[in-house]
Amino acid sequence: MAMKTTRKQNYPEWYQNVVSEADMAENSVSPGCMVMKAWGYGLWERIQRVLDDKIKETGHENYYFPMFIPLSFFQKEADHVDGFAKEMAVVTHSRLVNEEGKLKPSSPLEEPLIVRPTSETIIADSFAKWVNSYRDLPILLNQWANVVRWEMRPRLFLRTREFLWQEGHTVHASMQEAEAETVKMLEVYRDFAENALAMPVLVGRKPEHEKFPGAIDTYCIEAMMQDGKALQAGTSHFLGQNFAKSANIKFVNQNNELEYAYTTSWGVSTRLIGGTIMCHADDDGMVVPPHIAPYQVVIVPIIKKPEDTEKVMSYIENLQQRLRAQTAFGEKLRFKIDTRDKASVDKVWEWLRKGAPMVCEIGPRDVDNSGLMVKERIYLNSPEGKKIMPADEFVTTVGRRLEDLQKQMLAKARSRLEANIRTDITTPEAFADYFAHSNEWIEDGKQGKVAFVRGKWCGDTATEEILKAMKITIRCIPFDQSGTTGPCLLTGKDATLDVIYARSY
RNA sequence: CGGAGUGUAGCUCAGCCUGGUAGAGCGCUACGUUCGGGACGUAGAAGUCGCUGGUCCGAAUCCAGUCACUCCGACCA
Repeated sequence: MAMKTTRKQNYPEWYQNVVSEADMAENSVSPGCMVMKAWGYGLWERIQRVLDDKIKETGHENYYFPMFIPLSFFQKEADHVDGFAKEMAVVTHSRLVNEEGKLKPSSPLEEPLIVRPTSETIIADSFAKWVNSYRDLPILLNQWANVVRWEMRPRLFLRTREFLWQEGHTVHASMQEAEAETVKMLEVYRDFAENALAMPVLVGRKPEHEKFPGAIDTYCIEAMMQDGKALQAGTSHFLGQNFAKSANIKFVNQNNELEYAYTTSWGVSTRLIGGTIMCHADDDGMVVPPHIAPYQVVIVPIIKKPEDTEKVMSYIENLQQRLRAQTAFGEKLRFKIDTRDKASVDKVWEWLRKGAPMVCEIGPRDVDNSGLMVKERIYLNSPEGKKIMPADEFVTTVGRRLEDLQKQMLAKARSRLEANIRTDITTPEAFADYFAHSNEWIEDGKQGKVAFVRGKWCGDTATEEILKAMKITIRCIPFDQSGTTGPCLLTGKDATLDVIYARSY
């Protein structure tokens, strides 16, 4: 066990340990913000690369909008959208003056600027300018950006004041087309979470009280963490004509009539990294899915005597040439040779704690045998996790092996998800009993811990209070509905909607 | 924004009650032995004890004020 705290002992503390031991990020001196370090930011770069390709494949183009949004833009929306979040960074001054050695804000702005918490309003304003005719539609854009929400209880990757994300914004001529777009992008997220992050998710619609304010419908992907809590990993909103009306996005349709357009928005953030950690990491540290690993293979030279240096390094150099030609997941293999002046055992364990999918050790013995030793992260504690093999075999199989390891990670996470959705709870009493316990680590292969319940919900607004008191949320209304009728798990009234109940991050 | 707690070496912390030369472990540096499942020995560098003021011959330690951070709640597009 490399972690000071195991998942079983204290799950939240274990999470913090993984982030710091894997050297992914640390708290910044700037409160509530984080410094993403090479290994953590490298994951984000991989997420960006893979997802950006998919966003472009589906016809979107990247734009960039300002980080500062005039207060009046939020005013427009606040007039008709209730429950608007108030935690925002507000820029009120434009310079600093030195008053007796103390710097003080000066020159108040005529209109305060809000540091974007999300960009619907400012993008809608541009849409209004750009859209005149049905021939201008649709506009399909995306932006990679930082956003700020003044969170009071930050946690690395899961909730920080500043975070990085991607926000797609589209505008369409018809409701059907906008709705289709919303669902299409949700599917892109589902596919990405499962295939790139090896994180299986449930897809569905948010209940009324969990919707994005201003949306007609909010759809989401929900993942299950190893403590049975849910993590909203991505959202996609059908905004109807709400934003079009407040920003005045109108166009002339094919019948020569003036009409409000239909908009959507959808996003995922650096929170996905927190999800990946809580989905895959173990008591030895991080476990990175090979598809998004900044380095899929790390080679650590084992040199005991200085006179072996040249022998080992030229062997590795030769291997490097051959690895450069290899591919995994349809991309060039990403590998690193760790030549730092440190004890090789320490280097090996450092990379295993970081979750590099494969770590190769190469010493004089391997040179003599034309071989190498490879350790696979997900099998760290089993005998088959350490293999001595011919270098030829390694080079020719590494790509396929990484793809295979990725599949195994997904399969493991999927079986945990499926085994921990209770569907046999049908009364409010049984439901209350189930959630009477707090969440804890779902040990691999075990069942019966607190996680998700799939059951009936009557939809009454009064149920919001019951959920709040129980600290439980409705994660989503899954797309696949049974259509049966039964007692609501909160009120006991007749209900037909199937929903997913869980505690959440 | 409520409730509690903590600020001492890069990190984790002891010392404070009962005032008297600034401590430990880890990390770091050098040398040697090591190196393939997480090393060891020897030597060394490193701190305005959060900040300001007060009491005192003397303050990390006592008193007052102040700032910051952490945890638990509330909040969370």
